[in-house]
Amino acid sequence: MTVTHKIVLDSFKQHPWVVGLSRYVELADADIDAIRSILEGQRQIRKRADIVVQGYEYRKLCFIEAGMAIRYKVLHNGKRQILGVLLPGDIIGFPASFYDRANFSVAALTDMSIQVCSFEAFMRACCQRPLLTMALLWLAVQETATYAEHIIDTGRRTPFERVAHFLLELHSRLKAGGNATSGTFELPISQEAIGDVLGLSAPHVNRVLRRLRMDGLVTIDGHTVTLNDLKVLQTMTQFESLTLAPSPVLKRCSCVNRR
Amino acid sequence: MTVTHKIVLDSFKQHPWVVGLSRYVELADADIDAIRSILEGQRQIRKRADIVVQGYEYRKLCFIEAGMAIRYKVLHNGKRQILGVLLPGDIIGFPASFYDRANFSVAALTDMSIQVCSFEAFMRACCQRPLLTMALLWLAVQETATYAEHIIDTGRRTPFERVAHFLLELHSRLKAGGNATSGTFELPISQEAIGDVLGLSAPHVNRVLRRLRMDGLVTIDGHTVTLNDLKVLQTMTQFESLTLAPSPVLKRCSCVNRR
DNA sequence: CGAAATTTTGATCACGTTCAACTTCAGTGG
DNA sequence: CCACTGAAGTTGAACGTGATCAAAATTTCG
Repeated sequence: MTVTHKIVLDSFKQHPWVVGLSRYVELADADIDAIRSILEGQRQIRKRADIVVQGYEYRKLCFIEAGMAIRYKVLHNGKRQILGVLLPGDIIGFPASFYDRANFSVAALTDMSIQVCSFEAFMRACCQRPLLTMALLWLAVQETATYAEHIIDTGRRTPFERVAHFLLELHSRLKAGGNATSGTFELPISQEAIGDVLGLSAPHVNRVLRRLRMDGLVTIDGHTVTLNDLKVLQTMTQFESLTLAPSPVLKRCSCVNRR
Repeated sequence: MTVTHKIVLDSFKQHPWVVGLSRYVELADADIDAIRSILEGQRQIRKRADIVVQGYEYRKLCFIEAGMAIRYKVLHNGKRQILGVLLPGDIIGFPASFYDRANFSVAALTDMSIQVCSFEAFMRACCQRPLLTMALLWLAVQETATYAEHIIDTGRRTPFERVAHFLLELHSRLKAGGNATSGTFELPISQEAIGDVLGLSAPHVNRVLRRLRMDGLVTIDGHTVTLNDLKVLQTMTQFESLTLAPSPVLKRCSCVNRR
């Protein structure tokens, strides 16, 4: 490995995706380098730009470095359901790339910076470095758990609980990626969009947010949100952080950790 | 490989889990045998029995051979959200085994017959046969897509659409596993439970079902459901089968298909 | 500064929940 | 075989939540 190569690799190790993953799978340098080598380079995406469009083929994986996006679907009655907010460290193109045509759309919420690689190249890399498959599996497991909580939000939680739980989840994920200090984070998303995440109307989101503010539970200044009492919010919504507590079995599994 | 061994292996190849998976990942005999060899044997589960309990450690994977179960969570206001119905070919213990403690509970809806193996043994098998990791990844991808549709159900579809979409999904999954003929299938689940899947009250599920019956769209006789006009139901609910159309890239990917 | 997007507020109303009663059905034991 | 029991299905009436629609206030951005 040349000196320049080593520098490039070390810099990629700082990538939010690699950092986030390292909590669950102990990737070797060779694994990380395998991904780095298939990256097609950094891209800038403009706020509001479409990245994936439902119904069309999409064969890429984008590793988010900075900025936020939403994954959503538009129904034929015009309503929109946002499935999730994508943050630094998350992947765009999952699960779209696994299917013939993308089942959902993705659009940028803010200006973004991403690293792109082709899905095919990634799959080839997975064959050579099986730990990468395991890494992707971990992402999928997290996604599943997050979606499950989202189902509970829209299915059985009150609007008040929904909004609170939503804020807690974002805060938790942002903090895990170093994009939030204790309790405070940037939320560049309109109230209408929050409604589309949680199955509520925009006016009602507005009323719920006001109540959260008046109860002193959250403070909102522009797009900056502060959660004033995490404890209370967490017990109120039965929030459990999904970014923590991997099964100890995985930690012990030597083939996963060392290779 | 001895003759008896071959017979045992061939019989395991008929297992709904192996059959279902083969649509996406071309497992070699060695892969299938790797799983078969770590199975601890068949178990019978009684209707209504708890299999996984939220908050407790769970370190097993159960491959469903026959019967149905539900994955759910009970909130502290007493409400229950059912996250999904588990059918023959599905796995119990996912994603619970990946976490320190199970985030959700699983209970048998009917008498069941399952094959059990320890999570640790499965992970070890994944290290030796990386295609198994890919297989599990595929399951996770499907799960994600199914959950996403579920979010759309509870978030933005009308109760009428929800129930119709729910019936279509179950029918589609059962049919893929050979447990339903065209349009007709067994649904051993109470209306209250359907409500807990879709975020509705039991009385309202009842009314919606009646309307579906009166419109001639479905016929219900005991626990046997017949969907009379799949086309209409599908366009009405924007239903897309998730068990189909894997990305062509995966089909081409030689390392995935042959090993 | 002007235009567009977003937030905020209020009034009205429909939908679906809630609660309660009653019916039907399946399973069990006498 | 029937009586008994508990679960599940069915129905109705009343209520409340949150959607809808519309308009005004405010912010953002070109």
